[in-house]
Amino acid sequence: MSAAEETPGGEDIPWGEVTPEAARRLLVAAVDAFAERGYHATTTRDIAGRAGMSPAALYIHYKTKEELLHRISRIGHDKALDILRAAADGPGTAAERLADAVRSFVRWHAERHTTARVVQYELDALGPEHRTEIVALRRESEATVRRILNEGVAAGEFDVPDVAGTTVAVLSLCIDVSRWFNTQGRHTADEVGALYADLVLRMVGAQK
Amino acid sequence: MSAAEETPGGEDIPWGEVTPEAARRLLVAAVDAFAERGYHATTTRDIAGRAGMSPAALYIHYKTKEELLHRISRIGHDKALDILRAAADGPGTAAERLADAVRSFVRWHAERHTTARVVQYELDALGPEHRTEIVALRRESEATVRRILNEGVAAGEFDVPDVAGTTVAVLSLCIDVSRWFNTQGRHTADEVGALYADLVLRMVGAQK
DNA sequence: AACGACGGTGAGCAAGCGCTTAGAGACCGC
DNA sequence: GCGGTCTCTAAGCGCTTGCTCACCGTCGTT
Repeated sequence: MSAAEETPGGEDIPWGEVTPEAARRLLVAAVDAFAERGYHATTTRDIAGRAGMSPAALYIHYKTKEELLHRISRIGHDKALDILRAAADGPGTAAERLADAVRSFVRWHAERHTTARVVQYELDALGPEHRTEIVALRRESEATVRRILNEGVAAGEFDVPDVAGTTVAVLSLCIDVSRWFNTQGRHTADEVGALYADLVLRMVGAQK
Repeated sequence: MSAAEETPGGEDIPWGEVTPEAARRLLVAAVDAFAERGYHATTTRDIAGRAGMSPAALYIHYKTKEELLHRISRIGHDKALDILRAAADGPGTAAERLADAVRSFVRWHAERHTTARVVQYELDALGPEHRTEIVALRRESEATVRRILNEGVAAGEFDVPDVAGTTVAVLSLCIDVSRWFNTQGRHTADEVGALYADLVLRMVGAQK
């Protein structure tokens, strides 16, 4: 799926799959700018400036400003979906897998909240065909969470009157972390992940 | 506080407090446009056009485009805070008041999701001093919800290890309804309100 | 040494932006 | 009937936007 570059040690480097280096620098600059001011309020001059380049340099590596957003959005959604699937397909009871999914998904939205903010909240700035492509990935994420809930209900682990509605609520809760999370805030990313995993288990009525 | 116009029957008219009528038409047009494309992607020509007026007409009633956003944001936040306070100060146990708060707060975010989307997600587009004013109102909302949680814990109704964190989660969950809710969707605003009230009661460990 | 390929720049174009200004028409008290 | 006020428009100003183009330095290859 998404082939993020990894060091021999296994530690993964964000945006490692974007080459050459100048293209990556531009993309990282764009993520920062989009997260800070939003796609439409960000100028191509701002992006190029943050990357230490002239405005024209952007167009050597990307056809349009929208293509930059699409690349960010695509890679981010792939990563998010990987995280959910890894947890869903992992070992353990439905409750354990749900807690794992929420914990890692939330941790990603907190640690990488700059990226996540762009990925989750700038969807409408994409062009129509790129938008449909990304919406399809989001439906996959939703299906993955719903699958865990259904399995938990079937196994008698969960008490969930409305699986579809609860799926939306769980994902919404996790995604919105990227909006309010602040590195200087009260909680660390790990703490929020643990708190949210607990809250979600309560939402589905999993006895602990 | 916020003095929304009401008919003799008591039914409240959205934006009834905005006069004259041309100013209200412009404001409603702005809400629609901001919700659809975002503040920065919306042009003053678009707003005026939707209101059936020339671009210049906007500046008779509002000094700048940002002032329009501020008026929308201010009125919306006042309304949201009213809703939370009405529930928090109402009769009943902490659990009943929390369920009431979530139900009505969510219903507002679903029914008026166009308005709510602008109010909740275009905060960063405000100028610095308007932003601080609005942030203060949001802190009030947070304090109101936290108060209910604290009272529930004190009364032994709730089991909440992390009141501050759970407060953020509850508000985040409710607010994000305005992002995904769709009038053509699976659920009505009432249904989402009821579902979310139930989910939140589970989150705080209220025995039913 | 000469070469093309590649990645970069400085200058600038056409279009669209927020906002202003001069003036037109409708309505008011007198 | 007339001046004053209020609401609105047509035109357009100054500036910024996304993006292009002619050109240039630095390579590895011959």
